[in-house]
Amino acid sequence: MASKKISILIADDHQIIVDGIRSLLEGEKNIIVAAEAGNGKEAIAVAEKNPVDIILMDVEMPLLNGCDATAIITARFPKIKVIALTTYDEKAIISKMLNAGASGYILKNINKKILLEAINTVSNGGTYFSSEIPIVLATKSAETTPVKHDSPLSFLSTREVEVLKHIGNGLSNSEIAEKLFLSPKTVETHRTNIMRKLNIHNVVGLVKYAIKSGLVD
Amino acid sequence: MASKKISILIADDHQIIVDGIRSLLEGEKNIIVAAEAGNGKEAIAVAEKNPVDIILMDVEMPLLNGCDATAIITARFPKIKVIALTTYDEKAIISKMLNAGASGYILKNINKKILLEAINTVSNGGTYFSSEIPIVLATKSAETTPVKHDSPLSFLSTREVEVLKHIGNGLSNSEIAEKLFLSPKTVETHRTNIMRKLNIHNVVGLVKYAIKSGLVD
DNA sequence: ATATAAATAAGGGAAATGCCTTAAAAGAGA
DNA sequence: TCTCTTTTAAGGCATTTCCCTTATTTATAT
Repeated sequence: MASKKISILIADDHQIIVDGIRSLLEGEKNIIVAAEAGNGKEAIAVAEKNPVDIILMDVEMPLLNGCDATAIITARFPKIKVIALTTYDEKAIISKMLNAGASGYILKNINKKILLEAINTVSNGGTYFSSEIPIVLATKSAETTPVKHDSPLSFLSTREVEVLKHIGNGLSNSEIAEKLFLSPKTVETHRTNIMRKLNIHNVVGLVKYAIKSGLVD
Repeated sequence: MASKKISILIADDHQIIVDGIRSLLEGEKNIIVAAEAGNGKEAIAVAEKNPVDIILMDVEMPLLNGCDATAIITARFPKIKVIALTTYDEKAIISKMLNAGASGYILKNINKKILLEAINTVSNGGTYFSSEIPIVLATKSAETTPVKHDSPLSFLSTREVEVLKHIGNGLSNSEIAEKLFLSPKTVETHRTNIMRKLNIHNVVGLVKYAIKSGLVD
């Protein structure tokens, strides 16, 4: 397993991120950064020519975003593993990435140890998720069957997640309403439902949940 | 000029950015990354102890943002040059940074060459601005208008920290009052003062501040 | 000694939250 | 088809936050 080098493609539109990751991996004997790409389209093109083992894929990229690129790549090259790489983002995107076939998800503000851990885990066929990502989401990809949630932790709908994100960003109900073109009363209903579902009874709890879920910060 | 090493402090809350820049500068003989800081407050503290030549200062940071930190540092340590480092190229922020006394401004997605150019230019008393930044703004800093800051920068008292901690734990004013044997009105006053001092206007901001400060969670 | 800051307390009012209710339209699934 | 979920919306009401003000006491610092 450690005999062959793990070849990696870094896809990120910020050169400094690419350079940063490259330098973090420079000393590693069993890892080689084989290629770079500045957007999703380029990532696909590079992956076609260069059969890398793992792609560190930024979610937000010009031309073609990381989600769509991941979907195309995992469909066309099942052997290539994709680790999503992003700053804090919404649950919708995380699950989108996982649904697109990503094998892992790490935040950009990671250290070398975590990065290596993620690469090695995924390289060995596993999945890796940043500790910030709630396990409930991770299980979704672990099981091939879509996880139905009859658990005490019932999940939030897309809209509710959206509202929660805005709450976590400090917006009031009326501000959220304006942003989403809704009635303030509707937003209030969503807020109430979110709290009921999560068994949270004030905005402090909501903010903390939003942060823990990677929805904000 | 090239005889003495240029010592640099990197202030950014994302470790990967710090590592990335550090690695970019690693090979340079006349540059040494002398220190790191994860937020504005830390940057000031580090600058006080360690008289660096240049600070690469992220704009968006917890506890104390790059603008305010720059204002304080350039006022207190006129010899230290600050280069703003950020992803945003918003006009308002740029001029704010320049008014705060920054000597340069570069975007995060730069390459090694530009970074070195910026550092050397600023080190020689010049100013450096990413080509993306319009020159009209640059001229504004050329005038050595004394930076005045009526900065909202008084920090919290012991009691205020205590109250903030309870707020971050989800307690209401009356609950905090009960716990601290105070009148709810007193707690409210503390809350108001905390918000005024930190320029925060809702509980969401308070919770985030409390978390970032390590007060809770 | 005297200004400054911290800690205490309160009045008053506008805005927002928290929690209950009902309800209609749209879509998905069994 | 019937049911369940989601999304939308609203009425009403108690509580809480947010922001302004003033004020006393105590400690600290110049």
